[in-house]
Amino acid sequence: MRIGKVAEGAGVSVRALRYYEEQGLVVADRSPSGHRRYPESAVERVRFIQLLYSAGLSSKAILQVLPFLDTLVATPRMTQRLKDERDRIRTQIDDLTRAHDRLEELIGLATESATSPATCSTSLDAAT
Amino acid sequence: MRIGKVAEGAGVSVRALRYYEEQGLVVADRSPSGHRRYPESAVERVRFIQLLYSAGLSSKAILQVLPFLDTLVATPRMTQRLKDERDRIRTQIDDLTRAHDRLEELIGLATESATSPATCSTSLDAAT
DNA sequence: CTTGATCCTCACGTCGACGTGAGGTTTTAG
DNA sequence: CTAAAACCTCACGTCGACGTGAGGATCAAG
Repeated sequence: MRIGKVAEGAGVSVRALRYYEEQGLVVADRSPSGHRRYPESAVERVRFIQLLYSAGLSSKAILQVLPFLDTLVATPRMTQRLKDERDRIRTQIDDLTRAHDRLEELIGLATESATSPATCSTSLDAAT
Repeated sequence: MRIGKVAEGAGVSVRALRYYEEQGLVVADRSPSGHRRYPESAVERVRFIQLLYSAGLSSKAILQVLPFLDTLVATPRMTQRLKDERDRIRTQIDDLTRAHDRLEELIGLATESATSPATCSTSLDAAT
């Protein structure tokens, strides 16, 4: 598989794939002329990498958990890494949920003051 | 209130507060000598700003929803902004949840292969 | 008055995941 | 054979939320 097809299949840019290789996240062998050749499995792998990136993991963090995907053998260090990242994601979800709820609350106030304009007609009564 | 106390109270750096002011997120009047003076309410305001930052909003996005906190009057544009950000946060929570579940799955595999070492006993089991 | 803590304004440094040419080779379709 | 499309390797640019001095003024306490 050539780089363009992998990029298309995984929904990332060609540049991104080269960057991933530079970071050691994907390996590609080369054609005699120097063009990268990927196995079909690369698409799924890249999608997983994207998932982790979008979850806020850094290249280095991803690099430390990816070997597990290949070997399915986890060192204690790797397992710990997985758990750490999971916990980090958990707390981030909690943060986001709080922000979400706060925004909902504000949206409620906004639409309320929009639908019942009578209460805010005179001055600032709906304040605080 | 002086900047140091606000920083301490809100759990951010002094530099961050100056940056927020530069971005128009907080206003502070000045003492005759030029030192910033904040109202007590600044602490809560900064906490809210932090909440939005941690939810992935940019300074510009925050700047567009903050006026609502002050006036409690939402223009349609502002309300839409609030809803857009809420939706963005929702999808981000979904992404994170997917990543979280995927990691859980992997952790399951990892601890499983660790608790039943019979299958991989001979070669690399206690590695590192 | 003095000293240490706190404050001020520039203004450059950082870090990470790519974007974006520049300049050149290779592959593919006709 | 030719032209377009796809690929290659440098290597600098980006963006945002601050960190980090430099160099100096101000404040609170003794």
